[in-house]
Amino acid sequence: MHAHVMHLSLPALREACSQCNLRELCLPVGLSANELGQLDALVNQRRRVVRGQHLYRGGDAFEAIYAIKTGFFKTDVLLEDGREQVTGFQMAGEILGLDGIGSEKHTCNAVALEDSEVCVIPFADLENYSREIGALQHHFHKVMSREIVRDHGVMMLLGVMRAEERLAAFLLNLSQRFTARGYSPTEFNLRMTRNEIGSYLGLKLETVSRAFSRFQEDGLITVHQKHIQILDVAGLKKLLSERRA
Amino acid sequence: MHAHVMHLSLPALREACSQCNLRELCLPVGLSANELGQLDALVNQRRRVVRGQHLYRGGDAFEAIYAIKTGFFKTDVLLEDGREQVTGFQMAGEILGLDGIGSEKHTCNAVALEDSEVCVIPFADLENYSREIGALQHHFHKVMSREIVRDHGVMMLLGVMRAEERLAAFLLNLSQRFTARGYSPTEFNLRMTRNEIGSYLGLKLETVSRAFSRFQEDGLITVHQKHIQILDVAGLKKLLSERRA
DNA sequence: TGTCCACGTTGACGCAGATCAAAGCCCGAG
DNA sequence: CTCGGGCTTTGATCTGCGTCAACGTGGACA
Repeated sequence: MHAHVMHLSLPALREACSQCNLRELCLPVGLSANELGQLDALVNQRRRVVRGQHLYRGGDAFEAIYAIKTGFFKTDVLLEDGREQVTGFQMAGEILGLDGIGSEKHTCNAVALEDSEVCVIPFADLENYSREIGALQHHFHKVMSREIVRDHGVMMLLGVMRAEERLAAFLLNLSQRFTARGYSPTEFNLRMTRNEIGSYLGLKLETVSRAFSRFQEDGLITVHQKHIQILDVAGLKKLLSERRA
Repeated sequence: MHAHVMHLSLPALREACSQCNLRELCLPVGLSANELGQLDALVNQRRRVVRGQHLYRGGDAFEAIYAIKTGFFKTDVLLEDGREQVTGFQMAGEILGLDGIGSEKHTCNAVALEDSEVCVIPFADLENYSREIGALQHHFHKVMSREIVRDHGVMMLLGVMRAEERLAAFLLNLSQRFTARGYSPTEFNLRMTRNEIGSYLGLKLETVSRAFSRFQEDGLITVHQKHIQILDVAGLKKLLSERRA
């Protein structure tokens, strides 16, 4: 069917950045039409990753960052004793691999949670292009900075929130990101297991499951397996702002 | 005594990057002598921040990043209800303010924990210089990437470690950073309160205090107020690798 | 179409760390 | 030198979430 790595050199490639419907979410935000055309040359390779497969592993040599074209990923870090911390879930238009720049090795694992396709962005090339295209350079810096800010949000989750607050924040965050991609804000399928949600939120899977049940009892959401419908966005938000104890 | 903002335009500034004893830890790592000289022009402003004062606050317009010349800072994020998450402690040679690039506003607070001095690096200038100096561009990317990796480490702390593991990891991390700056790996003064340590580690101050006492009973460290002496580095490391339960 | 198995739910119970409370200590201001 | 307030320590008790256990469920595959 598909080769796992495709080299695309056709001049008018249908899915290059300039034609990509994710270009307003992804790396090329704010570039002129002319600059976008230059990006098409930078991002000229794709890679398919089937569900369960690694895009990269901790320790792999760092050579490129990846823009998700379709699909869904998790990133995680493992402790020697096997404990896992999921550091994030990534969806279309988001960038993977920034962790590898500092040490020239990837420092976490990236695993596809559904069959996915990514655009390969060789990092040396990106640095070269961004020396010429100021808007690209600046936007890349924004992407990295936002990753740092996102991480601070996760620290907040893990450091000070109670279990139900964490799950509410998680659902609202997913909802908002699906919305930005043109999907329903209130109805979606989770791509990850309860265990993975728990690892991300610093909770055990049983606690995640109980919190889902509680939200359902309280009429905030409906849950059927991985299908979630949010019935009361305001109610979820209130959970976050209401401090008890 | 000192103006809070000093403009330095003297040609042979004693403390510019090329003469700075932190240049191997800070932004200029890996630059040639020639390139270093160019940096002196970029980093031409200092700012003193007295203990307890903010370097910036969440919401402030983002204009510059800061390299710590002397002193010690914490960064934190506040929830509406007043809960605080300390996102990091920064010491000489480390960079503050990267959180602001993405939104053009700072997204956390940076507070001096002792009288400090920072080098002001106007961000637009940094981007301009790094278009000319590839090594600067690349090193700046590494700095940002390492911040992301550091944040993943904190998530690991908060997500999967028990209280004593967290404190051991914290002490070992401080020890290693002091070492890199030429200070003793085993003896140092904490600049932050038990409450601030707790906020960073996702623990209450009483738990931090008890863990210190426990380590002392076990002969791993001595504690006198803020003065810490590490007696058994290997013992602390063992706490981290030993999984129980 | 039945079987299997990873995933999910729910209940009972235990414990790490939070909370509440009371003292002690150190340092800076007067 | 004394006083006061912020920080720290320690003890007693409480509780949210983890742990352990049993059962339910739906999708993949033969």
